[in-house]
Order: sequence, then C-alpha cells, then structure tokens
Amino acid sequence: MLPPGEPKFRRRKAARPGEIVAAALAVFAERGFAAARLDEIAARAGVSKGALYLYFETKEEIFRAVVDHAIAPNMQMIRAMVAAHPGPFPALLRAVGERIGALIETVPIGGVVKMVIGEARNFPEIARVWHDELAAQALGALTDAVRAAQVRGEVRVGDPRMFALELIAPMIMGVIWRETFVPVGALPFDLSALAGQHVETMLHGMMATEAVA
Amino acid sequence: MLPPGEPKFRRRKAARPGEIVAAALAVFAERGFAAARLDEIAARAGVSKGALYLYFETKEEIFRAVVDHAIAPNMQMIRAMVAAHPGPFPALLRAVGERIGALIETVPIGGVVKMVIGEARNFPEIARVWHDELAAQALGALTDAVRAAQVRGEVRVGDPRMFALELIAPMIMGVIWRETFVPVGALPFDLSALAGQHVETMLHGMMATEAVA
DNA sequence: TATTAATGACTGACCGGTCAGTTATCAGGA
DNA sequence: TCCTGATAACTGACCGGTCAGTCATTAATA
Repeated sequence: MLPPGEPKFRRRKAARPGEIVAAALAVFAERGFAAARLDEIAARAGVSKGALYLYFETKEEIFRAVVDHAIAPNMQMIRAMVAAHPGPFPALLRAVGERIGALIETVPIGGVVKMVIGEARNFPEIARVWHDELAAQALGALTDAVRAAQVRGEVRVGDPRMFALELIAPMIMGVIWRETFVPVGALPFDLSALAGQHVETMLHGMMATEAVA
Repeated sequence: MLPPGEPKFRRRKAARPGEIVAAALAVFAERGFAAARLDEIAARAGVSKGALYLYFETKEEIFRAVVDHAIAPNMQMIRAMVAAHPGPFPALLRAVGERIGALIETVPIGGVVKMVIGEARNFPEIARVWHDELAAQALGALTDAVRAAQVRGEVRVGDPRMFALELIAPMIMGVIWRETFVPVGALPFDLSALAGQHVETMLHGMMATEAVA
C-alpha cells in the first residue's frame, strides 16, 4: 500500500507561513472574514487544516497576519514617493498618480480594502492598525505635501487634509467599484486613465495660478 | 398566576416589518451579514426570533429588504435633484453638493454602503440590485449632466463618466472613513465642509473657463 | 532511530430555522 | 356591559447542520 512515487507531503517549515497568508488573503478577500473557511484556506495553501495551527493560534490571528502583511510594502512605497518629490507640486502629484494608477491595476489591494471596511466593527484592533499605520500616515503625508505647496503659494487656500482626501478618494473608489460591481456586470473603469485624469483635474482645481502645464 | 398588568406582547402586524427592517439595518451595519445574529435583530425589534419568520422567509431575505429599503428614497432624491437643474453646471453641482453634504451627515447611509461592499461577493444578487438601481443610475445621471455641460462648452474635455466618479468619490470615502476609522480614534471629517470644498475644487478643475463664480 | 512536520477524523459550541403551544384581540350573543 | 369562542400573531425551547479548533497517529527527514 506504499506508493513509491511522490511523498504525500513535504516538511517545509520556513515556506508555510507565507503560503498560508497568501492563500488566506485570497479567501478573505473573496468571502469576508466570517464566510471564509479554514478548510479552503488550507486547501489553497496546499496543507491540511491542522497544519494551519502549527503556525497560527486562531483564525483571527491569520486575519491579522494578512492585514499586517498588506500594510508594510504599501507604506514603504508611499513614503518613498513623497520623499522623492520635495519639488514643485504638479510633479509630485503626477508621479504619485502614475505610480498608484499602475499599482492598483496589478496588486490585489482591493480585497484587503474590502476586508478592512467590512470587518472594522468586528475587529477594531485591525481597523486601528490599518488606520494608524497606513491610512492616517498616507493621508498625513499627502496633507503635508499640500500644506507645503500652499505655503509656497502653489496651491490655493483650503483645508489641506480635505484636499488630500479629494486626491486619493477616486482611486480607492475605483478599486471598490472593480471589486464590488464589475463582477455583477458593471462597466469597469480604466484605473490608470482615471488616475491620470483626476490628477489633471485636481491640479487645475487646486493650483493658485493656471500655471499647471 | 396571571399578572393583570402589561400584556407580554401585542399584535401589531402592520408595524412589524418596518421595525424589523430598521433593527436589521442597525445590526447588519454594525456586524456585517454573517456576524449578525437573528436573535439580536429580533431583540432590537422587540419581538422573538420566531416572529421574524412570520414576515420574512430567511435571513437573506431580511438583508435584501434592508438594501431595497435603503435604495428607494435615495434614488428618488437623486432624480429630483438632477431634474431640478437643467441649467448651468455650477448651479447644479453646488445644489447637489449641498444636498448630499447635509444628507450624509444625518442619514445612516454609511452602514448600508459598508454592508454592500463587504457582502458583494457572497450575495451577488444584492450587489446587482444596488448597482443597477442606485450606483449605475446615480453615476449615469451625473455623467449625463457632465456630458451636457461639455456639449454646451462649459466643461473641458475628458471622460464624463470619470468626471462623475471624481465628483462623488470623496463624499463616499468620507462616509466610509467615518464608519471605519472614526470609531477607533481617527480624526473625523466635516462632511458638509468636505462636500463644499470638493465642489469648488472640481468646478475650478473641470470648467473650461475661469468663470466659476 | 529520534525528531517533528503534517495529517484528518473528531468534538463541541453556535446559530439559522421550526413548530407546538400560548396569548392578545375581537366579533357576536346574552 | 360582560362573557365566550374563534382566530392568528407571537413565543421560545428545540433540532440539525456547519465549522473552528483538537489531538492521536503517520510519515518525512536528519
């Protein structure tokens, strides 16, 4: 009864956590926290359900790991972009817009956004981490950039934090639209084009002079 | 053994469905579909769990009723606003902005938005209804208004559907921010002020001339 | 051979949905 | 006005399926 071919599993302690988190991201993003089945996560990660508990204590801890995992690289990217452009505001905005447009077309950020929005009440600690370490920082960085541009006289008067929200909101809404309505037949948006058009619209709308080009 | 005081329940067939839907809205908004308990909905509606099944077949049907209930008045409002302003674009935009700003400050629309986003994959029919009867229509109405203004030469060139998304996205994001992050300590936005500032920003950004005032 | 990664059948709690029984309400008769 | 059935709105204990989490056992590897 011993098939001499492939062994029925391999011992790969180092690789498992990453594979489990990746599988969990996909399942949580598709189903939400409560409707996600540990059996499905395990199956997609190529392990049994029991193996999950060698690396994580509870379902909630897996969820937390997924959220944490999704934060780090994004925060790094945002910091790098803002730091790379102390110069004139239009240049910063166009660079950020282009980068984000390309990013959201490829990275599965949408699933995580949905997850955090949908489960925020049930897991306030997760909402807090996501806010403190990503949302508030990204919004803060953009707010600072806007405020600096206002001081330089480039950007007209107005609440800089609201300007920051106005800048990023359509991109996030575009992602939410894609995740929520496109699967049921909605006309999709070209998110890169949306990012480009919105940056130009906002530049015309925010700049003190018409020296936008 | 018969206490002569208050009866332990009353027969109020006409009022029950509305009360159940209102209670369900609150619980679904707080917990999401899966984590919402029928016992809690029943308790908040002031009935027993069994009574729910006198008026609804399943939990999902209650969910559907909540979503349907939230759609009708909003759609009516949007239609009325766009119909009331065939005239110059800035006037329409300011009217819509003011109305929406006031509305989202008061109406519990946020919970429903979170619900739909969070449960779209698990209940595609609900996402479809929400899209077909609200999101697509609202976006379409705004798109038509933008396109008409472009034809009149008021609004610069650009994808009108993207302009429409750019217009409404910050308001929706403001609501999501309030529902998701403010409960864990985030700095809130003044949504009316946000609506006002965004309308002015977008007018400056979209209009062909600087004849905004 | 010793060690431990990995399995998967199992358990127990939880919750959507049911239904036999209870009680408010009211029409009609005295 | 007070009783008295008839009706159906309402209750809440219960059932059965589902699924997160456990653990005795098996198998890969050093």
